[in-house]
Amino acid sequence: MTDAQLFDRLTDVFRSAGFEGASLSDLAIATGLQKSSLYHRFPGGKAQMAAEVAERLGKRDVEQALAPLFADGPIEARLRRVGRSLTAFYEGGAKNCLLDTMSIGAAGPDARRALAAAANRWIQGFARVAAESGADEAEAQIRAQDAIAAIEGALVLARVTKNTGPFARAIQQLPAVLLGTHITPDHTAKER
Amino acid sequence: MTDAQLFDRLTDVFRSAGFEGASLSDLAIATGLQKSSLYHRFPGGKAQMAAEVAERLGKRDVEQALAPLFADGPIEARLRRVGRSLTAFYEGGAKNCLLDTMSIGAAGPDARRALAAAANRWIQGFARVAAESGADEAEAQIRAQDAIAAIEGALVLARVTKNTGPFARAIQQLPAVLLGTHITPDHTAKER
DNA sequence: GCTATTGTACCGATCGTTCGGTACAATCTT
DNA sequence: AAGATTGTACCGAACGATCGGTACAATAGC
Repeated sequence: MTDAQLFDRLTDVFRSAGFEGASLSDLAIATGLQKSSLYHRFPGGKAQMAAEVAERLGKRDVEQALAPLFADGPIEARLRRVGRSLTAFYEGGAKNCLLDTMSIGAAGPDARRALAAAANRWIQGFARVAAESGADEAEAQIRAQDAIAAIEGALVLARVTKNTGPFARAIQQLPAVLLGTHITPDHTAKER
Repeated sequence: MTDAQLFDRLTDVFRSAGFEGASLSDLAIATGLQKSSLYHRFPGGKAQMAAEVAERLGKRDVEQALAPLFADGPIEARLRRVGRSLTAFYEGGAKNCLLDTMSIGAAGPDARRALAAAANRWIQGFARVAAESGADEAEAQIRAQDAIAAIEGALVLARVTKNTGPFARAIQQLPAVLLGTHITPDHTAKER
């Protein structure tokens, strides 16, 4: 069991069940390791697992998802590529976001810090491209936050109502929101 | 202990801890009742408590929050009033949404159904006013979903980053989103 | 006195955690 | 090179605590 696989499995459990919903038995089954083996790799127990999973979210997953932002090409094309990588990451809106599920309840302070750091990294990545497109710093922050809120909220709605439409639209509107060209979109036309 | 108070306390625990994070001890302490008393009122146990709390969310809280929608006056004024009632309900973005926290993990099927029903009621309320303003039915549904997603996502962001700014903006932009007059808003100007 | 409600004591199951121990490859000693 | 030692990864079995839930006697209000 490589580290990458191990973290992938742990992440899956945490993101679908939340911190309190993810029992050590669940985590053990998902990873194929015994509980005691998990304690060998994470002496700090479940809290450390959650914290390290959240850290990886901020340091690896966010970076990977936002990678297209800092490549070459026109801004719109880069943002559309980010939209595709986010769609893959969330499986079209069917999967939860760790920022959401792991921030509820009794997650430890380390995990909370790591989650906040991950969110801020995401915000800063989006803000950078918004600023690149001409927005001043404050406006760039706002556009970035609102774009992420639209995605997170769409994921909540998808989980509750089993409708991934809002998520698809949030991704589709991502370039417009960040670039500030967000006029009322004619959704109906786009969907047919 | 009146029924209203009882439900208020239960709701508080569920919405801040989620379904799995809310233990019977927590619920007993929050309500001031013993477990046996809780089981007297909810023979179905925790699952029934969650289901009835979610039901009340859909049948009472949503109705109450959206009440200004169907009063007299210009649409914009009514939507601003809804914004104020939502701000009160979420305490400016500092409190979680039951739709979010209770839909994670092992909440029972009754609770899930009730949550979905509550979300749909909220959507239909918003869609009705969007349709009233001239949008066709499909467009009204979309605007309603996106407006709610913006709010839910802002609540997630607030919980993770301790920044309620996105929530305030989601409420402020609510009329424009529903009425379809959502041109790129100059946030910075509004904030100063 | 009768019924509705509460308090006390408990249940089995599972929670997160710890411990003793095994397998085995890497490192050191001579 | 051979044997002893260390380090790493993992496992099975248990720990005390708490989980959600139940049985029943005490109490309350009518």
